[in-house]
Amino acid sequence: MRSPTLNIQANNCHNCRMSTLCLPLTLDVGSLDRLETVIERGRPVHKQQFIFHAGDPFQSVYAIRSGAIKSYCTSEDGSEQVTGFYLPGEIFGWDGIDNNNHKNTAVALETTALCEIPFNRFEEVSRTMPILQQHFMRLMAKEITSDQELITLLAKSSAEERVASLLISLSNRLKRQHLSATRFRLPMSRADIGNYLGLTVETVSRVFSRFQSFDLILCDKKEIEITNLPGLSSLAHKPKIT
Amino acid sequence: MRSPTLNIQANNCHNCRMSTLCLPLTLDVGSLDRLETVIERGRPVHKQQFIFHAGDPFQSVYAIRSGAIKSYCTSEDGSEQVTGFYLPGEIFGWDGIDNNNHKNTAVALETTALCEIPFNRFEEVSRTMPILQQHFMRLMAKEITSDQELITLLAKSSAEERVASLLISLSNRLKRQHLSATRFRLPMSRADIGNYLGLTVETVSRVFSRFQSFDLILCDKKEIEITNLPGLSSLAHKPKIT
DNA sequence: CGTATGTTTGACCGTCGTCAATTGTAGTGG
DNA sequence: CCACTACAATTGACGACGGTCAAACATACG
Repeated sequence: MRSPTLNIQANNCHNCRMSTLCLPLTLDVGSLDRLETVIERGRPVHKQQFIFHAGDPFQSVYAIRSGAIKSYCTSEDGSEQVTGFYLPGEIFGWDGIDNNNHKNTAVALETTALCEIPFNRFEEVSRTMPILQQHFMRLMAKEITSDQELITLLAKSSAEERVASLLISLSNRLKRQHLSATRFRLPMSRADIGNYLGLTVETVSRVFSRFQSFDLILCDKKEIEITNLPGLSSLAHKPKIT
Repeated sequence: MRSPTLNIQANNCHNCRMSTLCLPLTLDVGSLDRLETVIERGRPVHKQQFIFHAGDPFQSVYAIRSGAIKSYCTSEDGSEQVTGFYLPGEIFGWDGIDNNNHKNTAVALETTALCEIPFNRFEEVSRTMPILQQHFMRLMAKEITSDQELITLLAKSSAEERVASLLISLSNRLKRQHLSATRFRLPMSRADIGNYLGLTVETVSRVFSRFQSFDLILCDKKEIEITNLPGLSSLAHKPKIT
C-alpha cells in the first residue's frame, strides 16, 4: 500500500507526484501522516458524472489527480455560466464554504480521479495544524486571483484574445504537470469554451479557424497542437494599441 | 473610550453598529475583547488616497466603517481593471494572501474610515479562536461568489443589464446598512463604472440617460434616485428571450 | 479665470451575435 | 456492420449592440 507505484498518481500523499502542487506545505512526515488520515480517494468518476450539484450541502473540496472538471452555476432563468475548468493538481469546491451550500455544479468532462478532502474532518486536523488552514486560505486567494483575471479578460479583451488566453492558460497548467505544453486534448466542448469566455460557439469556432490559418495552432476537433507558442502568447497578452 | 458614541460607528467592536455585518461571529464577550486587541483604527483616509498598491507586501485586510473604496489591478500593458467597489460593512484586501503581495491597488473614492486588521496578529489570535479563521474563510468564499457573479454578468449580459445590476447591487448593500435603498450618491465616476462593467464611459452615460427616459431612475450627476425599483430589478435579472 | 477632468450626445463603423445550412462525429440499435 | 439519430463543429450572410472618434458642455481645482 505504501510502495511507490508506476501510475502517475500514488495512493497516498507521500508518494503522490503532485503533492507539492495540490498541497505545497512544508510538512514534516508526521504532519503528512495526519493529513493522510483526512483524504479520501474515491473510485474514478466517469464523463458527465456530477461531483456535486448547486444547492448540495458543502462537505468537501476536491483535488484532481487526473482528468478534468467543469464547474458552472445556473441563473434563475435557467441559463448556465461556466465558472471554471479544473485540471490535475488543482482544487475545486470552495464555493460552498459560506452558506454551507454549493453555488456551482461540478461535472466530469472525462474520466477523472479525485481526492476528496472532507471539510469537517479537515477542520479537526487544522486545529492542530494551523499551517494547513493557512494554506487553504492561500488556495482560496488563488481562486480569487484567477477569477479576477477572468473578469479582466471578459471586460477588456476581444474574442481572439480570450481564446488565446485560455489556450495559453491550459498550456501553462499542463506544463506545470510535466505534460506537453504544445500538444494536448481539450477536455471541453466549443460550447463550454464559449460559455466560459462569454462568446458564442460560432465565434469560438471561427477563432480556431483563424488561428489555424495564421499557423498559430493545428487542431483536429479536440486535439490541439500549438505550433507558434510565442505568437499565441503575444495575442493573449493584448496586441495593444498600435 | 468604551462609552457609546453618537457616531454611526463606535470606537470598538462591542459598540460598532456594523459588527454583525463585518464580523458576524457568535462570540462571547471575552472573545470579542481578544479580537478587539487586534483591530487598529487609523485616521480617515481622504479621497484619492491609496490604502495599498499592487505589489505592496500583504499585511492587513480592511473593514470599511464609512466611505467607499475602489480596487483595481493593472496589466503589464498599463491598462487598469476595476475589480471591486467596497461599501461600509464590507471587507477588502484578501488578494494579497498568496504571495504575501497585493495584486490590486485600493484607493479611497471619498473620505473613508477604516478598521485595519493586521494579518500576522490575526493569525496569533485565530490560533486560540478557530471560529475566527473559519469566519474569514467564509468571507473569502463570499468574495469568490461575488466575483463569479460579476463573471456571469460580463459574460452574458447587455450594457443595460450590467448597469442595472450594479445599481441594484449598490441599493441592496446600502439597505443592508440601514441606508436608503432608493436615494444615494454614487461614489465612483462613470469611467470607473464602465471599467468595472466592461463598457466605455459613453455607453454607461447613454444607459443612464435611457434609464431616465424610461422613468427608472432620476440622476443629477452622481446623485441617484431609483424611481422604479421593481422595473430596474427586472432589467438586472435579464429580460429573457421572449 | 484658465486649465484639466468628467459627462453627455451624435455619427459612424467593426466585432460579434443571430439565424441558417452543411458537414462531421458519436452513440444506438437493428 | 451499417443505418439512424442526436449532437458537435464549421461556415456564410446579415444586422445590432456597443466601441471609436469627435464635439460640446459642465464641473472642479488651483
